[in-house]
Amino acid sequence: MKEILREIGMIARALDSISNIEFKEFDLAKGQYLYLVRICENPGIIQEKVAEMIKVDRTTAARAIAKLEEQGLIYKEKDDHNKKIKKLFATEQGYAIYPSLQREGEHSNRMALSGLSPEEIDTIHDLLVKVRKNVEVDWELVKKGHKRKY
Amino acid sequence: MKEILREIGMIARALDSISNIEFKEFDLAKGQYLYLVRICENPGIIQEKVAEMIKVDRTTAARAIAKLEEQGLIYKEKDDHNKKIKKLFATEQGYAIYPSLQREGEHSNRMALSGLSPEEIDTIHDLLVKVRKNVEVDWELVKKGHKRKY
DNA sequence: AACTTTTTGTTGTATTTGCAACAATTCTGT
DNA sequence: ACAGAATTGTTGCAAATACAACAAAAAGTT
Repeated sequence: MKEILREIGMIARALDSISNIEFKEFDLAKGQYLYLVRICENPGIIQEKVAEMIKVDRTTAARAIAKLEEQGLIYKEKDDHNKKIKKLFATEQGYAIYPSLQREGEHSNRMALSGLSPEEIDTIHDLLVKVRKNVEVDWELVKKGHKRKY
Repeated sequence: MKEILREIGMIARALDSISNIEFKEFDLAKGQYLYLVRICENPGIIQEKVAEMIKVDRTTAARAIAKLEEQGLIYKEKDDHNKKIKKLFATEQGYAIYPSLQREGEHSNRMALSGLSPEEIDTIHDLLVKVRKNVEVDWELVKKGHKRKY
């Protein structure tokens, strides 16, 4: 059987490692760029949803976001109709570094895809979306304590 | 531009998360399964190479492997011709749980690929290998302190 | 309306992760 | 043969990560 998991794991760890090293320039700690980008792109999103998007533990997201707040890159806002949630927004400072994060991401993307034809890029993208959708079903189940059978 | 990085990141974190939860059954801590599998499959491999295969920091690999040794799942062996290196081998105990790790991996693989045709599976596999090869070049450069320009 | 379950957020604690810095070999170029 | 570079391994430290357990609000059920 074709082992695609390992390839994906290697790619993900390598890219994450590169990003973390490069973003220290902006005083972003390991992983923080992930959260900041999502909040910039989804103003008003809540913590729980950010964790789901990134596929990371809720408490990890909570702490990463708390740190972004301390650093003045995002802020939390209470909701009038729902006392439980806190909506997240990037501050001016947060938006100020966002373009740099984008640029790095695009560069990594281009680098990763070099040598692939435009058709191949479309193909891998579409297939990855399918795989991601498959995987997120199981992730949410297992995270909620369900056991997979095999 | 097609954002394949994010898809890959999501997939990788979700799968890793699932594996870590499931492998607690075997008293394997976060990430340990990665190292054990590689050592089982490559008897005599050295630490440095394991880190490169997995795309993880050398010191992280060092500690994960040290822990596997403490747990009696692998052992280190000195080399006669090279005093610097230590060759790694799985113990009987290590090999004993290897099949379970394989089974889990295969199940995750099948789950992730469900809904894809055999041709699509071949395609995504080949494309991922290309991407991984692109990425590992930059990873090794950045890890050695080189700056990427963009 | 009362009860149960789900959602959302937090904190305590243990562990992994990785950068910096070091040491000891081995390899390379002259 | 030797000096400098690269490889391999280790430890100190700071930080991210995530499981457990809790609390409070909201949504769903009878």
